Amino acid sequence: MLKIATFNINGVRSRLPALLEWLDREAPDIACLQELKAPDAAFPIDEIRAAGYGAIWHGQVSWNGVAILAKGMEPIESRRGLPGDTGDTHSRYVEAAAHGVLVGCLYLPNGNPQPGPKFDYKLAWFERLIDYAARLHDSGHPVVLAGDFNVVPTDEDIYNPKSWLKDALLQPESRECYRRLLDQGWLDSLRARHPAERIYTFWDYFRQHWQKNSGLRIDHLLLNPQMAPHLKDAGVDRWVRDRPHASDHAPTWISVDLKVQKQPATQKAAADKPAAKKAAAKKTAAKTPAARPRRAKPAG
DNA sequence: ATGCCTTGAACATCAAGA
Repeated sequence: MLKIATFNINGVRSRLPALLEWLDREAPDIACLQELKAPDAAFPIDEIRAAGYGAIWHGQVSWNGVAILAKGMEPIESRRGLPGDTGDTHSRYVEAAAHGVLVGCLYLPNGNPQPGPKFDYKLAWFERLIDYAARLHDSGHPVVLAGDFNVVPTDEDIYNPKSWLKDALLQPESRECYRRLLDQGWLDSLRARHPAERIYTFWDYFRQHWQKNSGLRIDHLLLNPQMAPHLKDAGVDRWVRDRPHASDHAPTWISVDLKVQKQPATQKAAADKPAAKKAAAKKTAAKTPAARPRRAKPAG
């Protein structure tokens, strides 16, 4: 079983004790981090290695910054930065292979205030993500696209949409982009695993929102068709948010079982005969869970 | 409409987060 997590850490240096405590206690095999808020040279690689993790990171002074950690191995970097705009200097995307999975770690722009140039940047970045994600989706590898998407997908993903109506995270344009991304065939794993539950991954620092559980679901792990059938469980490590000086996000995770189920030799031999092959294919199709995400209901 | 709270930059107050 493989545990894959995403965690907007909101400052990797100021939150290093929290990160190490979480890694020690939850031991994710792969951890995507966002909002490092540190330049490359200040990334605490020594402490992370001492905790048993290899890492790649794409830092930036003061803001943004993303990293991928892998337990007991060095992630093999396959990309840093989204294609489509060479003038974009924000560190918001990094990608690596680890433990047999291709992992895209992203920090989508917040987009506030909207309307305005920051919202335009958010939507433009989203379009680049949608374009690139299509390639990932069709890569043939098991892929997870994980991170802080800065989108509340539906009104079921926030404590009270009325308070946030003007916020960039709830705008129809933001939600439309997210839906278009899912419609490529990605599975929203948290929602798939818990179809009818309130799940939050972020609680802002204002108005005692954590204490009141006034949260938003904005950290997502999307799975392509090579990955989705292996999903076993998903959740949020809420205890991390309850610690003193916590990030405003909590780590969000899935577990997947990628082990190939070996067929008994006799069954395998039988499967080579055309008639049996056809029956086996039919059986497989019937057993495969719906990989397509359900369409979000129109808001309102 | 704005602040609330928190970080990182630089050292009093910003910019930015969501």
